[in-house]
Amino acid sequence: MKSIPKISETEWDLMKILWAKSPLTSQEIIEALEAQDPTWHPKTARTLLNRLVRKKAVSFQMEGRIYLYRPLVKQADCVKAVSQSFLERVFGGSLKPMLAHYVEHQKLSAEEIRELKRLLEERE
Amino acid sequence: MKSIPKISETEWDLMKILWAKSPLTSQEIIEALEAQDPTWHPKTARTLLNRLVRKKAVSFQMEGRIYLYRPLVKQADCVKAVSQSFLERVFGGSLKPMLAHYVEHQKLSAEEIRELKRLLEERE
DNA sequence: TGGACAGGATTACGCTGGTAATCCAGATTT
DNA sequence: AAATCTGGATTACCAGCGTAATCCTGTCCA
Repeated sequence: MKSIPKISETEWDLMKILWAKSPLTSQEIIEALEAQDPTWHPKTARTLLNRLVRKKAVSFQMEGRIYLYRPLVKQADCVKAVSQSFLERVFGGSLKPMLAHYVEHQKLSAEEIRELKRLLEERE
Repeated sequence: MKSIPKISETEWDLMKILWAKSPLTSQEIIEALEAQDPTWHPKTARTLLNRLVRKKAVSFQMEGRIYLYRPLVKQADCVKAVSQSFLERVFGGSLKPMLAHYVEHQKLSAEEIRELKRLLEERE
């Protein structure tokens, strides 16, 4: 399993766009970013795209004079990596305190709690 | 609520020591770190301690010629901050996919699953 | 008493990240 | 054709991080 490159916080925003739909042109990516946060600067987005390409998280292919970008790493793999390190660092690696924390601090509806329980039941 | 300073990954190691027990001398902190990972270099630990002091995550008080360090920020607050941003960034802010991910990827014993369910029941 | 040592302060240094601006070449507009 | 625009490439810049080494000063041992 090729080790997944480290995606920074801001780069995640970009990756999420590409994971949701790809390939996309830089223009489309930029629009998507601006849609969710108008303060995104196009130049910044391009820089990040480049960096993601350099760290092999994203590939591109020329389509005429413009590029089409697509993710090279799978979202599931990235999620797995950061989830693991997060759980480790913040909750000493054990799920129970983590779940305890979230159910305590996220205000959850009874319905949501039931859903979560159902989720666990499936695993039982 | 004073905004909590941003604690870096490595700094978390230090903070966890102090959260577990404080006040501690730098010597004690260094020993604790080396205990859990012998590659910790004392100088590095001191640097990090200083940085934590500078960013007001840790305070110290002179005890004779040495310092006693103690956390200035509460673990609960730090945990809350990073948990929030993690959930947001990686799972779009919703608990269910997150829990789904973890129960899928952490191999959990039936007992653990029961515990987690119990946890949810308490909240119901 | 002079040198070694301990503990804290200061300095170092290369890498990543956030945030852009500038440069350049082909496409488009006037 | 000259000027402009567009999209990508290159360059910029500073803060923070990981990782220490060096410096300074007071203390303790030989």
